[in-house]
Amino acid sequence: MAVTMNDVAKAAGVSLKTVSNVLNNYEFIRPATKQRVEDAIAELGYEANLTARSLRSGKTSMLGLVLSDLSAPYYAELASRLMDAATKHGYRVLVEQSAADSGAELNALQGPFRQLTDGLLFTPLSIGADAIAERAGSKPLVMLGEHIVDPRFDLVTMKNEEAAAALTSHLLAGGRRRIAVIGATAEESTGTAGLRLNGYRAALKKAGIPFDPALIAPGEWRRDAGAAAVAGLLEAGVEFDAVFGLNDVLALGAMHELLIRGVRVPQDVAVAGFDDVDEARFASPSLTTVSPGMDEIAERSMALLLDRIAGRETADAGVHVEAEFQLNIRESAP
Amino acid sequence: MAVTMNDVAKAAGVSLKTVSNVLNNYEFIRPATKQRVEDAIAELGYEANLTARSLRSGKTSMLGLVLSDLSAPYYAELASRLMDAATKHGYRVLVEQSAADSGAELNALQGPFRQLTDGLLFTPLSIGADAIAERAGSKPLVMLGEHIVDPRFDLVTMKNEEAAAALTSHLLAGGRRRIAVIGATAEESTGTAGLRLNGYRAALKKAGIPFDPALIAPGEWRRDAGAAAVAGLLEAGVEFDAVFGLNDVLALGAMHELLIRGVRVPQDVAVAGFDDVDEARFASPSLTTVSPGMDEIAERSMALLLDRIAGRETADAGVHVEAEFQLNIRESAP
DNA sequence: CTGAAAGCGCTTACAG
DNA sequence: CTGAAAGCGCTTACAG
Repeated sequence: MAVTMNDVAKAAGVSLKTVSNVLNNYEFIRPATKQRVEDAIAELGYEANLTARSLRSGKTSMLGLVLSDLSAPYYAELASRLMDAATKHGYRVLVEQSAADSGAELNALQGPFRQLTDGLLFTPLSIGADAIAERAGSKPLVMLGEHIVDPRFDLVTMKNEEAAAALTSHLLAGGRRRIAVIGATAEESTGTAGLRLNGYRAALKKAGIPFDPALIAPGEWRRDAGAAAVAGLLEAGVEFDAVFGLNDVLALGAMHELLIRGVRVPQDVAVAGFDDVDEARFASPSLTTVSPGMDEIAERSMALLLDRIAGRETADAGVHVEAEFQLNIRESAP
Repeated sequence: MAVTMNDVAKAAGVSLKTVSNVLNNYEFIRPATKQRVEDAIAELGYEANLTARSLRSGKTSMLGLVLSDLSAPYYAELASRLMDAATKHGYRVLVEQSAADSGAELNALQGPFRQLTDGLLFTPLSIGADAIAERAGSKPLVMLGEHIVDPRFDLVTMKNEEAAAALTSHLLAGGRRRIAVIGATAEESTGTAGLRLNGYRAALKKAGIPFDPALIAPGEWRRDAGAAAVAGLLEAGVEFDAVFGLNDVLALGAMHELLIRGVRVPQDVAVAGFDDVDEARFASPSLTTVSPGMDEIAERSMALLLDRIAGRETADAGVHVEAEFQLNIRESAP
């Protein structure tokens, strides 16, 4: 059997409550008593039972993170930072992969996963604001990304439209006129893909260039889908002089397919992405992309969630934060 | 207040025990009783309190995964698969990033992290077998990787030496004679780096080519370090016609640096890696690498851990599993 | 400053 | 097949 608080109390010759006081840093405790308790703890090698503490206090010291797929570099990098941040504040993070499946997203919101955590960082991809509001419960919930922009929820996101517009303008300034977009359908205008596409359209409009739906190719946000989308455009005979992958892996997959087919990057076709994952910098050619402010996103979302949990943030309406972005011009689209 | 088992018992007109029996799929229960309890559960929207269950049963339904850094593609991909596998068996996985720090590794082994989990999948990088044995406690513990090969512990790993030898032989067969290795020191012979280096040396020996320590460049296993290591070799005037990055990101960083400096890959210098992360297939040129059998590793390690937890695996000595590898010959070293 | 007691919501022998 | 009771190891009013 493990050592319990009771054992410590006996060894130190005090009551249970006193041990608890010492453990919880209660102020008004006689130094000598405190010392005796600490000695007993050290001697017995006592470690608090977190489950018991959690049952009694209702706090778990765990935070939930819901995202579609941890093996996607953007999410992997984000999760890694969030975990480091959580550790600094005495929390652990429990990750749930939704695979962008609505059932999985709903489950993460109310099932055991929610119960096990004091608050949630949630990247919704399939379910809507009302479905979330219905099940949100009372525990703090901070949205990540831009599928749900709703005054009811806290939200930490990036400047998708502005950044996509800036990137598109950069491609236009480089003389590109037929910029293919990979990772969206021509009709999309909400969610991450939609917002980035809006930015693209806005930049075209500003430059007086008509929007051509033939240039927009859908695809899951993975490398193989990026490659397949470019292959599709090429085989359909669509002409283009640039490719904007709505995220980096899409752009990287597209670039690979172009190079394999003997299309020169950037001479024949410029390629740009979005995310600035580490891989972008080391691709050949290195990838021009948007750095969406991941550090700021990780930091702000964690701070906001912890503030909600601790009751330091009390705004009734959702707090909305937008991280600053930056354009990283590299070889693939100079 | 949340709905408790007591509420369900009252609503169904049965005792607590009966509700518990239904929840735990106890066999001998009258169908009518079972139905009544299930109706009450559905009507009240009852959800078991996992913390209470855990306090009483001593089981947490969580598994621990300790690795150095979740943002490294190999670990991100592995973690993603392990989580999916765990979910299938009703477990969640709690990840701890050790940053290869011995203090963090020791903490993961016995602190709160251990307490919160029913078993551990552990990639030790800094601490030794004795330190682990001392603190291992009684909960199941499966080692991942090859830092610790010890009869006391269960281990699931890959054929590092064989695979590295096969890859090196492939480079030699392609006419390469001065193969630089990145990610180890010339003296290493244990741990992942050491084993892969051993394989390299064995292949050289077999081909009658002397080992040249000048060709071995150390570096953290990251892209930037791979690039820096190659830059270092080049600037030191070391001649080489191939680079073996001891993992993919190292190789990819190295390849990027070569290309930037106008060295052609594979014409002037062939490049090969180890891991076969998704990125390898889509690099330009695509990366020749070892596929170490990640699917098998994820599957076998999860199965072994769950078998230990459930008591299905009872071997006193550690069970050792080695996944099969495969060579993926691509453009960077045809 | 410190003690004795209740209770968080389950599971599990122990009876019947 | 089902009930009444104890207890997992904490925290937290309530007294003093």
